[in-house]
Amino acid sequence: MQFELQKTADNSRARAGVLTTDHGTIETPIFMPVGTAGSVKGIHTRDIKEDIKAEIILGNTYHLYLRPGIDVIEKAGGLHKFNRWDKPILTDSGGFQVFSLGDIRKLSEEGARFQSHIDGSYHMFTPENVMDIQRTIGADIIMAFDECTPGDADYDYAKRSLELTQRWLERCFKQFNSTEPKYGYSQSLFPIVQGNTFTDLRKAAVANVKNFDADGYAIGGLSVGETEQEMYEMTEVCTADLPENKPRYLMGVGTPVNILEGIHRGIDMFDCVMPTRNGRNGMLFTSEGILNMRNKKWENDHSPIDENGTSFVDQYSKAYLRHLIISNEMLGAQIASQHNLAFYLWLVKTAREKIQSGEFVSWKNEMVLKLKQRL
RNA sequence: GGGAAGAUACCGAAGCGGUCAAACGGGGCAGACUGUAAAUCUGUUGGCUCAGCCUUCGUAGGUUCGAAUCCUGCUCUUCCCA
Repeated sequence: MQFELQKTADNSRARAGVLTTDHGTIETPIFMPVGTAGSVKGIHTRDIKEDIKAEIILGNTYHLYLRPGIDVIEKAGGLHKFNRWDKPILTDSGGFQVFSLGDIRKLSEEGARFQSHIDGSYHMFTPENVMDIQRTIGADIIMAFDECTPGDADYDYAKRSLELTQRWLERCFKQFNSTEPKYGYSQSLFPIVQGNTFTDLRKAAVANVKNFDADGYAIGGLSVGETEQEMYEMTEVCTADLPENKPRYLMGVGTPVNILEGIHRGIDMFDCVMPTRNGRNGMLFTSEGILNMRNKKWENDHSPIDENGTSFVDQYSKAYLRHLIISNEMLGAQIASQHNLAFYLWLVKTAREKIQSGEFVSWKNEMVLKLKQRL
């Protein structure tokens, strides 16, 4: 994997670059639709590629391991063949599930013992087997196995957790470096910077991950309950010290505003369930602001859901989409998800253009005001 | 024509003398959702000059300190027998 930094904005850390993988190139900054269980919920890969114009999608180790099971993915020839997506894939390691599963998991030095949310059966994730599983899933970018602490964790817990994540990281790289890709294309392992909302821990975490010559670096443990201000501050702390010539991935973020502010602070890659989950639940993100499609005011509004939208679904009327969502029709969730993803991809693509043309900061400031509006 | 059961808020449906402006479900309205245990969850749903008051359980009367709950007439609905 190679990363070429093409342009850095004036008065901003925003960057435009190109990430090259064996499954094609990714122009950064980029948003990556989340396809947890091997599917971006409700959207065909054809539309993800041709309509939404996504360049990379996510999968999740935890979910795919539990169902359908890694043996099934291996027999399919890897996730790309299984779900018919021939562009890059990134898999999350399951670290976030270890965090969000709460009381049905137990951490130890060895790893995380947890119960399946599907059938209650017991399983163990270790840095080693998580690397092996991600080798088998066959993602182009695989993530280190980490512990994600909640936003309100105290300093002592955050510090102890970070130290565990760092010991796990060494084991991740050791296992990763002693194994080979299974399907003939290369894979890259991204370490994850933890440290919660504590500047010194974040700085130490960045220094630690730089010991490994990784193809890219992720920032985790944000957007998990801390304030937006804290999230931005920690992002800045991290990007200040991360290598310039490698992509930075801010995990799980965020709202359209969060993404622009993240780009402004030097982030190149984002993923978030928000466009799909909130879309399914009736919320639309547009360049003019946020719409709750369930609201009565759209009942007889026959204008397109997004005049400026880039997706073909944007030509459906607000009244029709409201009807579908109120009626709990599958198509409503699909249209809303597809619109939101296309909007997110438009947003990062436009940010990239503005970085290259030198207009990023003023454009960003203008957009942020509009994006926050409730229509 | 005879008999039986029933009429409760937007709809369905509990309640069968006081703790009932009335359970519960649906529908309506609004909110939440950030490396997806989420096509999910939460709030609200008679009116008002809102820690109180007013109107409401088919309708008109009655019994009672007190009635959605008991009694009588009427209206309507469903079922059974002719």
